[in-house]
Amino acid sequence: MTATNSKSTNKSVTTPVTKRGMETRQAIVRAAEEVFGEHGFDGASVSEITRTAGVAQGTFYVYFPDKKAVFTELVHHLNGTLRREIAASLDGVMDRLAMERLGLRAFFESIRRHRALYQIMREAEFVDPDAYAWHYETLGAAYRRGIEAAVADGQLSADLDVETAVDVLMGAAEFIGWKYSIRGGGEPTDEQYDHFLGFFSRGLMYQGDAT
Amino acid sequence: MTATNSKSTNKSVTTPVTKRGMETRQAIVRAAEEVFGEHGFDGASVSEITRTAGVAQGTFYVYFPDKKAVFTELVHHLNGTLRREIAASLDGVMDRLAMERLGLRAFFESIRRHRALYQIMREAEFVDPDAYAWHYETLGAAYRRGIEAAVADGQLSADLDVETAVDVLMGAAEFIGWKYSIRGGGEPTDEQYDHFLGFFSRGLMYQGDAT
DNA sequence: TTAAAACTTGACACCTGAGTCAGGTTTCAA
DNA sequence: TTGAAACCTGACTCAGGTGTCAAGTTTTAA
Repeated sequence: MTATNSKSTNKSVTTPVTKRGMETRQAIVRAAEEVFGEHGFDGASVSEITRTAGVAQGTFYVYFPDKKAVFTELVHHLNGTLRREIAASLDGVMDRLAMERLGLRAFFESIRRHRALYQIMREAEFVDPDAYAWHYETLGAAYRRGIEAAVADGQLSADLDVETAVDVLMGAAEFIGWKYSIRGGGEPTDEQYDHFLGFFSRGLMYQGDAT
Repeated sequence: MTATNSKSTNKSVTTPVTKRGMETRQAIVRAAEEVFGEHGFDGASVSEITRTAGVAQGTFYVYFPDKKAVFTELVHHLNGTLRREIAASLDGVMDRLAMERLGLRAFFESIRRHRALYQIMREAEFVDPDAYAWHYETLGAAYRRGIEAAVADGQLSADLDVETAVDVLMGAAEFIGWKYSIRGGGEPTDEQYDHFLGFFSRGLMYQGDAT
């Protein structure tokens, strides 16, 4: 008998133990990313996923209880990838404003590079709302730690409401990311980064120097 | 013969000309709002929509070429409702910060009151991406006019990049709206409005008075 | 009053896709 | 070498959904 996971229902799903099995499972996950990214959750059929992966229909159900399960796994996958890539871009930088700029840039690049995965995560709002919420909760928690550290060493005002700051920053990044990286297909110019950062740092009511 | 719309394909779809026909069409639209809101686009069946509306299956196809068409109509419907309700809340107010507060509040109330419609518009990202983009473009354009007016009469800095401001404000509002009104089911407290507005007006780098 | 226009019906033809299962193949340890 | 564990197969079942259509009912207007 192979290892068996029972996840609430007792559908018999196995975890691969050999290299061969692991590769097959991987192939299915990768194919699912591609097919979901192309057709969306309902537009994608398990048969197209397995055809793309080069395995038979039934093999899918050896490793996953149903179509939704791979989908959810891909949401978790994106979450890890995104956090890893953003964290890497911030490595060794201490200035908070510089970190915002680098993080924003890494975020945009990441969702462009993993466009299919990012779309899957967005669609999770309707396919698996808990996974969707979890994504923003974990991402927000990481962001919050960064902001809190900056408050702690005096770079940001102690008056700042950290939760609100995170919500605004994350919400704005998502919207701008959708607009430029997903809808537009390009990336913001350096000038636009200046505008974003300017807004984040000074806000709306700033009375600047008239030139 | 009744009036016939041909929309790219020449599927014969009619526009009601009598009061009776208009009421039937309305009943279908309202039922669609309810059923889509409950089950999402793919989870909703035309037969459940017509059952809810109290008409026969075939009647649906008298007024709409397919399931997607009602869905798109509902996105347009939300757009109008949202803009109307936000605009109404701003009537006669001239102070920009006050307008932001009132607009934000009207927005949150609106998506809570029309929750199903709002969810439909969000799902349009995957069902009808053009309708989704159109929604944010028109909403953004209206927002932009408000910001520009405030810049014009000196309430906001001439240095402000208006497009960025709109993107940030709208993105943040969407995220916060999702978090509180949709996910959380409640509404932000007065204190939270203060935090939001504080962030919008002063930004991240404000060095406030330590108390 | 009456016939044409407008509207409505619901059974049904047709299709698609998720998930199953009994049986086959490959791998590996002893 | 061999048999048991792991892995893989793909035809098939079954539920359900879309869009159609020929025939009925109601309304309108002359």
